[in-house]
Amino acid sequence: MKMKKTSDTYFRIWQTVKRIPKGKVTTYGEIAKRSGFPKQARLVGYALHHLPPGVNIPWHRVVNAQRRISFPPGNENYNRQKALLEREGVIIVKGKILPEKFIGKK
DNA sequence: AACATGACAGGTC
DNA sequence: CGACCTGCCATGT
Repeated sequence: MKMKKTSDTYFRIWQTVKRIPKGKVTTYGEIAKRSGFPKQARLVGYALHHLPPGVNIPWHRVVNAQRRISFPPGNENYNRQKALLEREGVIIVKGKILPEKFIGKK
């Protein structure tokens, strides 16, 4: 079966996101890098925006380089992601993810 | 084919 | 800490 509808680029990104350990978060840049696309963080964001239905992908474990949720505070998606993260034991103080739960630089 | 857009990153001021 | 600018790529019109 050749279901190549979606680009391999997104597929790879999704696979990478899938293997983020529970209780940890990482950045778009890291996902991009680990997927084989250094410096293409935007693609990760775009790929997640185009998430395939019916597939369980921990999109909530992906945040921006500033350790912040990439959604306007108060936004519905923001609250959803925050809830999912806290549910996994991730602590968020003043909108920032604690460094210990954060995978990436710094 | 050209142009605008986007769940970003990194650097400068 | 915030506002701006540049780089990078896939998508949609």
